[in-house]
Amino acid sequence: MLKVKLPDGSVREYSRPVRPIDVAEEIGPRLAKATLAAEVDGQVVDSVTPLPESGEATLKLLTRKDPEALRIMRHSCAHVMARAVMRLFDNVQLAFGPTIENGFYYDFDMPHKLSEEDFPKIEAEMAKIVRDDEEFERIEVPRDEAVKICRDLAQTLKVEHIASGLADERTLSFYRQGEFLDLCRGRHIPSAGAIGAFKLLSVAGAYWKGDASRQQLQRLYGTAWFTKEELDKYLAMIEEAKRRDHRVLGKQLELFTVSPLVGQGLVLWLPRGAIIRGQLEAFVRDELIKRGYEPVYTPNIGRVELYQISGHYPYYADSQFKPIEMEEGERYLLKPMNCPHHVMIYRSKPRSYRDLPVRLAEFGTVYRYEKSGELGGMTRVRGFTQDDAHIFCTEEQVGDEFRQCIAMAQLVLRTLGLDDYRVRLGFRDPASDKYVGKAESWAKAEAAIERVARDMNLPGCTPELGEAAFYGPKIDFVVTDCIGREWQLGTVQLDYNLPSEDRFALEYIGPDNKPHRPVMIHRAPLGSMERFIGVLIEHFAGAFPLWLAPEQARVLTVTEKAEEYGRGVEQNLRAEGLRVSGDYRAEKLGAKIRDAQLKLIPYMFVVGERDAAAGTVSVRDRLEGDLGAMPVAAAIDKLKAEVAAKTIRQVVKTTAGLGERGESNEY
RNA sequence: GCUAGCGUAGCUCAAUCGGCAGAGCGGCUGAUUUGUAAUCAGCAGGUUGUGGGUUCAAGUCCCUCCGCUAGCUCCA
Repeated sequence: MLKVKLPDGSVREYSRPVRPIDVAEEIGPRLAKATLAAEVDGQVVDSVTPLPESGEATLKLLTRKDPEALRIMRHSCAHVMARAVMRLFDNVQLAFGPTIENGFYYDFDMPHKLSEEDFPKIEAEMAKIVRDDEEFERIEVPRDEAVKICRDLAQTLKVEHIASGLADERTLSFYRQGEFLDLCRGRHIPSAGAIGAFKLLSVAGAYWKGDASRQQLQRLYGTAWFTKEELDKYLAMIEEAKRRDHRVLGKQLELFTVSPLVGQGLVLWLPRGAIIRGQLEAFVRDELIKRGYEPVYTPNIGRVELYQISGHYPYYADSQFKPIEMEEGERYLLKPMNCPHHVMIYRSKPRSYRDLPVRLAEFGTVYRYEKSGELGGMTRVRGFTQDDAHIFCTEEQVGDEFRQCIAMAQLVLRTLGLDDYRVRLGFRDPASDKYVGKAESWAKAEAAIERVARDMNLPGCTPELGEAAFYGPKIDFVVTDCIGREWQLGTVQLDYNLPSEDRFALEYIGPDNKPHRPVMIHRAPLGSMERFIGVLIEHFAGAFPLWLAPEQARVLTVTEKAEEYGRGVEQNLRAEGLRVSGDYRAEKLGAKIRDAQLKLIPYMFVVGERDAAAGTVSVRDRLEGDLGAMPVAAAIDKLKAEVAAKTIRQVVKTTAGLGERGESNEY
């Protein structure tokens, strides 16, 4: 006897073997038709997976209204795509085909080089498969037999995966759809007909099992939705997101440029972009002073020996610009990090426990030779400036200092309306040898970080192994760009290693008149100015809040008769510290307004003969439109108040969500 | 670095099968004097990313290099 509890609270009893689809059928044929999968006691299963024979089970039938059903359908669509590819091309080896945030992909190893030209015929074949509406049939077999099946199908990647990735599984499952049989954990929709609308998006290379030393596969990306309308809406959203890409807006709004002649990944800040950066730097600098940091300046190069001590060289040699070779074997490195220089400032004199914490801050420009394929826009570059600082403190001060660093990073993000971030705890991967320092130091540091994260209630941060810096664990603030990629912005890192005996052997004299070892904290609330502002451009879709806007206001004259008055107003505003320009062209007002609106200028000061006579300006708000005439002084006060408050009036929250935050690989 | 795609005026893009390199915006000049999202006219602007090849003829086809884009790998 089985008791089945449904979400509405009703209970059904069965004395015969029963599947979710049978329960649905009993409730109504329409529901049965709509049922794509089921959730039994919180576990997602196929609609035809038998329920337990006795006891109690809570059952939820999943239809296209449930997000989980959408993910399952997309995975089924990945199978349909793989089936189509195998029909169209010879010698196709299947690898992995999981769902991702808004779609799916499948990796293939095959002789034919896929390109976008192949998409229409693959899509046509997929449409045929969907139209045929064949069932997905689950088959479970012992692992020996699974190996045999994959061998018989000449699917060598699957054979390898059973031996390595699935070494612990006793039975393995396959899904069959017509002639297509694929090793797969599932789940799947009952039949292909439920796939409403799909589209192939791109093809790219991907290494088998993420290992760059192994063969490169061809990865086909697609998206699928239950209806054509949803698909179209999604595609429109991607288009919209591309329009606010910081590379597009950076060009349009003249914020930055990159010249191949200067070098790949080396950002040239144009005057308008430089204003934004300058304002942000001033904001951060003020905060640092309030928090007891001391500004320092250090050079852009340092001797290789310095980085040998720190461990950066030769460990990161292949992502550094090659050393500059001087006579007599002297070699200099463009600095890849600021910490060794700051360490040398700490070491420039004996330190007492009374001096600690020592907090050394610098907008330090560093250079890293990122591989060419990784560069892009402002988010991944070869030269960038960190809002860097290093804190040298006692063991006892670590907790407080670390907390304050996180609080400052949070303040900065909050001030900019960037509340859509996730916090990542980067711990070391014990299996890797890329870290320096003793296991005890690491354990101590990781425990300290975890404690702070818990105390501060940081949202959703579970430790991620392998995400640590080579010298210590860290907390990163991670945001998503307009096309769904994640970027690390702010970071706070705890370091027991650079101060250690093996590295820089830092000391301070304690109250006991004996030398002690300080602890180091590396921190940068913005991270890199380049990346941060790249993300910020997309966050505001180019429409910066007044305090950051390169051009805060523009004086627009109605006719040339008001030019003299207009120029006076412009001077007035400039004298009050506002960033202002004037449009005195012999254009109609409407045209001047349009130009200013398109340049995303927050305020327009319209002046005509009426204003000249009354000593007013007619203020036009970029968002609200015409606010009417007001005395010039009142307008200035209004803007100054908004600047002082750092008011955020408009941000963009959506991303196109092409990101990887989906399921783990279905096999 | 790897796989795929792309590179035409300052910007966005067009150019049929290999057959005289074009448009809009922007810029400059002139006319117009206009009160809340585009006034009209004229002019200038190009070694089609680079170097080579095929051809009577190359923006278009082939090769090299440079750069950009997506993804993979990496990211102190």
